[in-house]
Amino acid sequence: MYVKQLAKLMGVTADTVRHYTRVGLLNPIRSAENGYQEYTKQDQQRLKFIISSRQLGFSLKDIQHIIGESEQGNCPCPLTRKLITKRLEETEALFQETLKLRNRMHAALEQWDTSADGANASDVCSLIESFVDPINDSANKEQRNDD
Amino acid sequence: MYVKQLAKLMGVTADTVRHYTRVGLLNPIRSAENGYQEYTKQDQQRLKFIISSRQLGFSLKDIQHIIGESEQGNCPCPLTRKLITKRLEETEALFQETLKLRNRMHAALEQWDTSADGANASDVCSLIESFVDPINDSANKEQRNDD
DNA sequence: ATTGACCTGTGTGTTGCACATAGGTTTATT
DNA sequence: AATAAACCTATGTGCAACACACAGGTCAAT
Repeated sequence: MYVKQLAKLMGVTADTVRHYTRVGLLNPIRSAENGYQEYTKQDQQRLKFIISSRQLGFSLKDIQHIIGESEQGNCPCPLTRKLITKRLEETEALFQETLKLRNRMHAALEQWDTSADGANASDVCSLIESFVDPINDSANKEQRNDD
Repeated sequence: MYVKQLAKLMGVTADTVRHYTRVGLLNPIRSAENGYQEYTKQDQQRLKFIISSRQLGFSLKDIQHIIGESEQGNCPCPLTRKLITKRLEETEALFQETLKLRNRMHAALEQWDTSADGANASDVCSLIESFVDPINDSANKEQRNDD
C-alpha cells in the first residue's frame, strides 16, 4: 500500500502520512523496485493510534514517547495520564487566551462601528491606535481585583 | 537607542524587536561605528503600533499591509476593518476547536479515572485506544442534527 | 511510441518568535 | 595600562505540524 492509498483510507492527507514517516512514527518498507514507501497493516493501525492521540491533544513528540514506552515493554498508561494532564493545562490556557482575544476583537469592532475612518490624529491607523480595551482599561479596574 | 533598551522600554524581548526588524516592520539605522542597530523615536512609535495590532489579533503580515497602505498615502482603515473581520472568523473557529478539544480531554480524564491501566487489549496504549468521544460517538447522535 | 493523468520522494515555506553562538563593548579591578 | 567580568550585539538556527512546489517516475489509453 502506497502513501496516498493509506492516507485516503484513514482520512488524512498524503503529506501528513509522509510527515509521520519522516519523524519516525510510521515505518514503511522502501520498495527496492521503485523506491516507493510500502505501508503495511501495522502502519495502518499505528496511524489510527496517532490520529486518536492527536484528537486528544497529544503532540507528535508525546506520541513518540508513549510508543517508545510501549515498545520497551512498559505500560505507557501512567505516562499517558501524566502527559494529558500537562496538555490539558496548556489547552485551558489557550482557551482562556483565545476567549480574551475574541472579546477584544468584538469590542474593537463595536468601537469601530461608531468611529469614522481616520477621525483621530494618528500615525498609521487611527482605528487601531485609538482602540481602548474595555477590560484592561484603567477606568474599569474597579471591577477586577487581581493586581 | 539600541535594541535591548527599546525592548525593555516597550515591554517586549530584544529578540522580538530584532524579529520585527528582520521582517522590515522596524527600520533602525545601522551605526557605522560598531554595526549596531540604532532605533529612533519613530521606531518606538511604530513598535507601539505593532504591539497594539498584535493584541487585536493581526498577523505581522497584516500589519505590514496596513502600514504599507498608510505609507502609500491611503487611509488604511478600510483594510483594517476587512482584515479584522477575517481574523475574527479564524479566532472564532480556533475558539470553538479549542473548546471541543478541552471537552474531549476532560471526558478522557473522566473515563480514565475509572479504567485501570492496560485493562483492555491494545497495541500501544489501552487508554487512548479505548477512549470514545461522547460527543462524536454514534450512540449519541440523536442529540445532533448536522449530518 | 506517445500522450496524459496520476503518483512519488525530497526540499522548502509557513508563523512568531526563542535560543545558541561567537564576538564586541563597557565597567571594575589590579 | 592591562585584564577580567559582566553585559551587550548580530547572525544563524530551531521549533510544530504539516502544506506546497518541484522534478521525475508509473500506468493506462491511444
